[in-house]
Amino acid sequence: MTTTGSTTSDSDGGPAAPTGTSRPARRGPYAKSAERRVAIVEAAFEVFSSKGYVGGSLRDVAEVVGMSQTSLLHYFPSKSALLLAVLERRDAVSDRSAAPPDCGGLVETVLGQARHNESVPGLIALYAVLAGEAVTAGNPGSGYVRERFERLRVEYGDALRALEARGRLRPGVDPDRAASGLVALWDGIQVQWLLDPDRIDVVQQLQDYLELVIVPE
Amino acid sequence: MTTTGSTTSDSDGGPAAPTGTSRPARRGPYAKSAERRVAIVEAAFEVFSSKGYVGGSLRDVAEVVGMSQTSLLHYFPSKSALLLAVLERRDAVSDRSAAPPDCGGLVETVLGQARHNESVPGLIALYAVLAGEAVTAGNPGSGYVRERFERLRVEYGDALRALEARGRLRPGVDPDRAASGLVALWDGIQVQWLLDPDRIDVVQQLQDYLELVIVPE
DNA sequence: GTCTATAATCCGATAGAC
DNA sequence: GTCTATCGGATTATAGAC
Repeated sequence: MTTTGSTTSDSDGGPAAPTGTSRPARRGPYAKSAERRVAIVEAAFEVFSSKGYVGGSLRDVAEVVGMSQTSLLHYFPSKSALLLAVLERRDAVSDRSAAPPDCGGLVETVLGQARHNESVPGLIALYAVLAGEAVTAGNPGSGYVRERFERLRVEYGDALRALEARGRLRPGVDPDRAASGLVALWDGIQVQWLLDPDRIDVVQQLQDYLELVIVPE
Repeated sequence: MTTTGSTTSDSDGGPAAPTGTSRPARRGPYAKSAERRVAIVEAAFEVFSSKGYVGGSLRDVAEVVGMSQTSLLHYFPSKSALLLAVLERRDAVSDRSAAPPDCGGLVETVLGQARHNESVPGLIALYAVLAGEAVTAGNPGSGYVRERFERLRVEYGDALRALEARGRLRPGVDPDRAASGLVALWDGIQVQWLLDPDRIDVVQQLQDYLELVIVPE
């Protein structure tokens, strides 16, 4: 479902030689260009987090980054390409899957990530808005959201199956369904938390769920 | 957070005498007007369900209902007023709280509602999109979504406390937190279901959760 | 009540000067 | 690379004829 996406794949990690010659000439402007791209993506993250992809405009992003809207389109060919760049960058920087799930404990990984998320409400809002918009027709982020769900389901499913093999899963619990449930509860409770931060404790909710699914050692 | 909202409160149930005189004169045109309002609200439901509130336009709604956009604004003063009318009507027709929670069993009520929801994916999509948009700044549906969360939390919290009094709650489970968790899991799994209907079974997921929270009689 | 016409903005994207 | 200018279209909402 990803339409373009190729333009942003070389944004991270350096200039990435334009043609094929590894000549180090003119590295300065390219490095500056890469910095610009990062600044734009960060501004777009800020805008899309607070206004959504549909509700946020390229002019909003351009204003945040301090340039004209047309200059912005010099770095990204379209608005949807910018959205995909934001999503790719967020994956690269940090997601729930930051730590490998089967080496550290699942519980510690999940609760640690949830604790960290409290300090980045913008990131949580971005996922909440995009997940909602993803169910609308023709949304350029739908593929990303769907694949993210699949990835998390597999990841937590594997971790829960490993626990099951050690007899740590409560009898009758299906690891794959519990993985879907964990993702669903996590996403859902974050929406409630965003709308009522004082009454909702995301970490507590996840801990409650994991204690129901996983039996103490 | 609701700005207008007063214009739509008299839309359901009849003409509702314009000034204060209960004179039955000229009932015909008013009845037709009420029908028109209902048709508009239903068209708006269709549009907002598939494109979201931000992404859907008054022209889209007008096209579905078969009238001009300006005529539509003769019945509703603004786009946000139309959204609120859609939400109010959906509450009146059917919501999860359709059946009283403490008379019938909580499990049967929840699973029955979830089963019914499978036949109205548009309604599920509407809630999913609006919940996401509700976390954005200045969204006219934020108040509604927040209050809906509060209402459901209280409702399920009461039902779970009643079960707790009869010793039906698993030891260590907090009824209020479990209520928030139920709402969160329900909303979250519906989003996954909308994006991957073949791999997600909403009813099964809710049943799994309730079996973890509630012990068999 | 319904319409056409239109105001007043905003949108994404393009053209081209510098 | 960055800009101004602008295109072509969209939006919500208003004015006023009929």
